[in-house]
Amino acid sequence: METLAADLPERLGQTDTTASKARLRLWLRLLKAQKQIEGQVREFLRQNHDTTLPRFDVLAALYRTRDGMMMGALSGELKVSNGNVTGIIDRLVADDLVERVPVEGDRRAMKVRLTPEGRTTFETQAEAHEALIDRLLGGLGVDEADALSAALLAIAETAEQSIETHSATSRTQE
Amino acid sequence: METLAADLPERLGQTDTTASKARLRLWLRLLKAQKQIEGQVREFLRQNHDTTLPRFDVLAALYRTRDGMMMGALSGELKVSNGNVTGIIDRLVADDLVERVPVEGDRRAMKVRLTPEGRTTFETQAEAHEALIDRLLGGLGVDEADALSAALLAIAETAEQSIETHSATSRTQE
DNA sequence: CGATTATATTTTATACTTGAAATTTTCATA
DNA sequence: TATGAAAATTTCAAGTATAAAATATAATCG
Repeated sequence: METLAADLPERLGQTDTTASKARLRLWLRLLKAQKQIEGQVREFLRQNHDTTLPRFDVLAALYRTRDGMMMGALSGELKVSNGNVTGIIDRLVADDLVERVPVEGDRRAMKVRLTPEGRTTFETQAEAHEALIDRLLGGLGVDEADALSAALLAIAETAEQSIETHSATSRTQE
Repeated sequence: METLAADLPERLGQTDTTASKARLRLWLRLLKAQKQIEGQVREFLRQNHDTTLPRFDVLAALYRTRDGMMMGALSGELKVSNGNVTGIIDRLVADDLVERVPVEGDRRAMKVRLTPEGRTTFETQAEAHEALIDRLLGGLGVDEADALSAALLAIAETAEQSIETHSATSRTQE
């Protein structure tokens, strides 16, 4: 898993410098660590709280607002597609954890917010979730965790910006 | 997304120390960076190569073997469920990129391996993929990338080991 | 040998995910 | 005030993902 495309024959590796390999390795390690942790969080939520990660993520986002969020804002916050959020909300509504409320002044829009039951349910789950993460990352001190957080934030921002950069250069050479 | 459970009311935060918050923040940043990069890889594969990330991952794993892998090994390598791999392989076989071959001496088992077309297809994709990652992580030098890689490897290993640790202690809880 | 257990894979049911199309409503503006 | 563009959401088709059940074969052991 560590190597992936890194061990392609030389003739193919036109971008294949030491730096390129180091970056590819970093991406694969990032992916591996994320999958490892996410898998355990998923299993924990399923076995101990009879729920799923996407559901938990939605509850977490709604918990941070007092009077609900519009569907579009929720979709943007979680970085998932509109239709995806619709389906998850449908199921949370069926379980009485979330309710849809019309937005006055815009009949296209819908706000969603936690029910009281949804609030208490999430609070229980969130406490257990934080303890789990604390255990999974237990070996890290505050300074180390903060340093890594900063580095990952920079990576995310670089990757995000490289969208426009690339679509700009592919359209017109500036 | 940065805060999630970190801003729960104090009364709920029994594990809520500075370290716990730092670790939770690290996890959320890790997730964000991963999603950011993965989203771009996915879009790139779809638009430029008419394929998907799971398909690419399977081809990558098979490319590293000469005479194919058994389904179970593939599933283990990619850390996805058996049934999931079955479905992806079905589609790759339909596209003539992969072929199933019986395993002599064990009629339960099936090996899968790249067809010649699968090999060349993957080589093209892999070269472009490496260049994309290089661009997405472009801001990083070799030393920085290597340092982060090492830290992420340690995190993945810690999280992996904490499975057994917990099942031992969970007896005393509750 | 025959019964049980273990292994390898597929099938099934359900949920998640995306991109694109469809629907409904709002907004700009001519 | 028409009307066409834009926006918010849902619907849709296809693919991805899981856990659990089913199937088929192999291995073990009495």
